Amino acid sequence: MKDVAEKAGVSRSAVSRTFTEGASVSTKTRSKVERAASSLGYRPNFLASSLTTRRTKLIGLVSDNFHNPIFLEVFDLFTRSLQDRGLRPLLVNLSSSTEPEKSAQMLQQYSVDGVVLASSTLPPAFAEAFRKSDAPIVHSFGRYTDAPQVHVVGIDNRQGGQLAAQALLDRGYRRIGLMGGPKDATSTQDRAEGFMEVLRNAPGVDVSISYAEAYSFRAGRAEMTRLVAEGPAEAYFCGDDVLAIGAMSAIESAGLSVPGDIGLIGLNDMEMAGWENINLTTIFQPVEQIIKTSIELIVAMIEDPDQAPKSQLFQCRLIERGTLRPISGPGEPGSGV
Amino acid sequence: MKDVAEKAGVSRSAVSRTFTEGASVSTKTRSKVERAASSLGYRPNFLASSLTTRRTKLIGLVSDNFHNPIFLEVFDLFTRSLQDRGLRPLLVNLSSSTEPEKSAQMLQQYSVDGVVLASSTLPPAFAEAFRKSDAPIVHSFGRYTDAPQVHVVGIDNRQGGQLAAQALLDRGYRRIGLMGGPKDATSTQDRAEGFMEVLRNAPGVDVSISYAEAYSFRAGRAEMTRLVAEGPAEAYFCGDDVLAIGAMSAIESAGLSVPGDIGLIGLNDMEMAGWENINLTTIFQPVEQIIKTSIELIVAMIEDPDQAPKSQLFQCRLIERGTLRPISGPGEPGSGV
DNA sequence: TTACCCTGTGCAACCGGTTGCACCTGTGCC
DNA sequence: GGCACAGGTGCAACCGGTTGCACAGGGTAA
Repeated sequence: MKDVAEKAGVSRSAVSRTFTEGASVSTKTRSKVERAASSLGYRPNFLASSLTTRRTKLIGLVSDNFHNPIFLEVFDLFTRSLQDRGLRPLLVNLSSSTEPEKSAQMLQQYSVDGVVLASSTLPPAFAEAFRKSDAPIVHSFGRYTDAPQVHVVGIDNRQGGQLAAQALLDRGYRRIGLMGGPKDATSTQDRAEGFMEVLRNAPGVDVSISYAEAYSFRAGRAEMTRLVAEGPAEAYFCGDDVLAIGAMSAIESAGLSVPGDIGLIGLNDMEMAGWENINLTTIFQPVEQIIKTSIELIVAMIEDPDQAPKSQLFQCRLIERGTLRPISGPGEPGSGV
Repeated sequence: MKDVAEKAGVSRSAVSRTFTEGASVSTKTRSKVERAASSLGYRPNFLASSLTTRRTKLIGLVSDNFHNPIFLEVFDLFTRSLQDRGLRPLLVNLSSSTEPEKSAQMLQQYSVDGVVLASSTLPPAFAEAFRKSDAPIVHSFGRYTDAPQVHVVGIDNRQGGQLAAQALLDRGYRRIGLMGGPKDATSTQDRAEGFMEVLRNAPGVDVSISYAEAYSFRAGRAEMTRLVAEGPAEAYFCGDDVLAIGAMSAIESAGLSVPGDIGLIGLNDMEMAGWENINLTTIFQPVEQIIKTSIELIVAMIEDPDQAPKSQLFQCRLIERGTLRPISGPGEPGSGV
């Protein structure tokens, strides 16, 4: 910077101002500086400037699920949207052995402008630890609460569960199973709640419940293998697409067919669910919207940090493909909720 | 920091030294500082210290393929390994519209300690642009060259192609197709070369070649749909697992079966290839080793930046699953290369 | 002409740290 | 008792920028 200033015959302030949007510089000075800068290959250092401006344009992107293919889509969307706004994602991969405070501290030490928690399985301790670091924070795919500690952007998991239940009822299934994700994930709990809410009041319906150990293919397959051995229900709502695909694989391995012997419905509508050889009927989760909203929220909080945390929920909708039998009788699909 | 120094009754230097590994501080001072720091919740700011130390512990992780599920595994491994070494990945999502120089400059402005280019489809202009920024840079999954511009860590794509060709020969296929990835990707070219090398000299073998437009399900399916309509070969080597899965889906949609009517072999051995309802025979790519090596290389270059760039290639091996017919006659599998 | 305002510029302090150097103190040795 | 030496500490400069403030210079209104 000093070199540029000397070469252009101006002060360092002038150089700084040419590269600062909205600063007052004459066109003459500006062009002198720009010429000098480009001949010297100079670009201002973000990190140095962040010291005084208190903006690093760094956003912590925290997740704990690198095994669910949906997260590749999530990362893609997040990174692209952030980049479009001149922000940069600092990726944090949480594992069960990570200490919440440590990660939060670490992001603080990098003085990130904000943090996005992208997970529906995050133990509450994490949200808590991150909340204490004073950076703006948004919990994407998190759980709705009336009085959230941090901003939450996600789907209405209960409504998603209801939709799934109704879809199964509409198609005449009566012995129905819930194969949830990890029992302690809030998303699992809420989906289960909505699901049960509809079925509890449905006449002549028999519901069973079980949980897979993770949102992963292996967990789904393992759980469904067990269920098939025990005598399965007619159809299952799987707490997530990747679970459903695992379940599908277990069913086929047992010599049964989907939806011939057992119907399946997932949740997420990840790209793979639409692959013709999977063709999974599922509940669509508006990932794109959630991410867009999350980022807008973070950006808004960077401007004005003192917004009261609130929950923002999006509605799901049914995507009909080939893993449930078609509606036979009368009754509009999805009308019941 | 000043507050901590005052509270502990020492100079700022002393505070700095307590948090700097290897600096000389007496136990007494250290404990005074630590007490003051923890009562004030103080942690040193990485970015500020990076100004003088010239180490940000930030590593640019650059990729352009967020649609191939293998990259979720890649990101998982990269982030975990980096974190284990106290480094942080700054994620950059390249798209076709990204200007190479812009991204390189950007990473320079964040003064990253190093850059990992994780892609096998990167246009040469990118490697070039990044090379000019003086940060250590490793191209993972890149192409082998005798005189590489940057360090390359990847697989021996030619050997991978050879292995695939031999596997097909061993199983008695004679009308054989190559369905490559994007034609201009170096990985595609090298795999094709190795593949053809083996088949050119094989007696009585008929080879056809075509290319999918991207390493993606959709591209694989589209290309195979075309091939099936035109009259397909007996078996195909698909340039990548996700292509193979797309191809599989096209074949099944056409009412044909794998491996009954058409055999398929992929490359990568991504997690999904092992799913029982996919069960793809494929060429294993040692992703874990590549990533481990890449990171070790970056770390070594941070210590000593003046290492001559070299290529480091790992060998592939065949993973036999269910998408090729079994070996009928004599002849050891994989023996031919 | 004088008074006033406005734009553009440089000075110098500051952001939150690190570090070379000088200095002080205590110890061990002759 | 004198001296060399080493470990520990603080001062002050520096890393690469930003910014409040004072001020110069030119234009405009009175």
